[in-house]
Amino acid sequence: MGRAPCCEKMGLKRGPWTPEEDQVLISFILHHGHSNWRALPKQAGLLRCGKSCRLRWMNYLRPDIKRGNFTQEEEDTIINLHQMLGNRWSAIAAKLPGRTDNEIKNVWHTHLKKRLKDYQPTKPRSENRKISKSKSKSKSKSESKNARILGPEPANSPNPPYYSSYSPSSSTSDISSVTLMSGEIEDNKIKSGESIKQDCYLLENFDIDIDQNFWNDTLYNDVRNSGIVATEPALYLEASGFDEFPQGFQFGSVDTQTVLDGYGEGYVHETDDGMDFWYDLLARTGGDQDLQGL
DNA sequence: AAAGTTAACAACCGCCACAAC
DNA sequence: AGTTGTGGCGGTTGTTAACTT
Repeated sequence: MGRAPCCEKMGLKRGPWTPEEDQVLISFILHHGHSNWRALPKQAGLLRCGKSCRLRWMNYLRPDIKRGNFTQEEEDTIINLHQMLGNRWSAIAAKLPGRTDNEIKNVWHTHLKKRLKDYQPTKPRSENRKISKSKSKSKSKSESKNARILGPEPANSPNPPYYSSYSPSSSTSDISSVTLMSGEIEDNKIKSGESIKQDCYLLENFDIDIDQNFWNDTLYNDVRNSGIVATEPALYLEASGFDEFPQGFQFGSVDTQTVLDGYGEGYVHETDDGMDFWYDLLARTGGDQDLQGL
């Protein structure tokens, strides 16, 4: 694949755009569109490379861009989405109309990352989770279905301590059914147990009593290979659209009451695949079979 | 007031995916 | 099937304004 020559070598201008350049670019795109960014600057009479024009338009000049300070709600949304998606700024931006990936990335690095870093998880989970968007347990199944993880990535928490109660002893678990039902997930991109480690870290730091059996081989491998970042029972519950954790359900060694106590407020972890995965977990771990028909 | 530091954000770079040929 | 051109993405840098000493 040939690389486009850099702007400087072509004698093109770099650096900040002038108002005049902006006006030329806006005017040209409004009249002619931008079907070919590479050809655009020449046609518009701009001494810029196509890439620079595209960036300027996409990040700054587009009429549908919302400029100005981020609202608290937007910031919370970014934090939540970043927990789910990692540094996938374009995917996050897609959920925030009018905001660009570049802007979100900047806000993350200058504000939100620091805010999270300063935050110490010493309170019970239900209080601490208020940092995230307040949950909506009434979320319908169809709404959950519409939400989707496009591809997993270890979540944000910087170098969480590794909760070492689980170390997989084998990788022989049959994950084919999980892989199939997670067809929208891109080729099992989880390459490490980072997200699981992080959730273990959360469990540990919020005094949830999880014993060594919580992460059995099957569960570990299912989660790992499904591409789903959420690894906590309550998250699957909410992603599945259920209002309550089914009584009598045993998730590993964790019973219903423990989950309710520990995750009372919960928080939304929207995954399309979470629902199917929930059904699968119910079947595999001996949960309430009746729920599978819901 | 000047110098140094930090925060904010625009812009660039290099890589990748994918469509077109 | 292989090659090429292009758009898009995420990481990083550069610039400048704001703040602190």
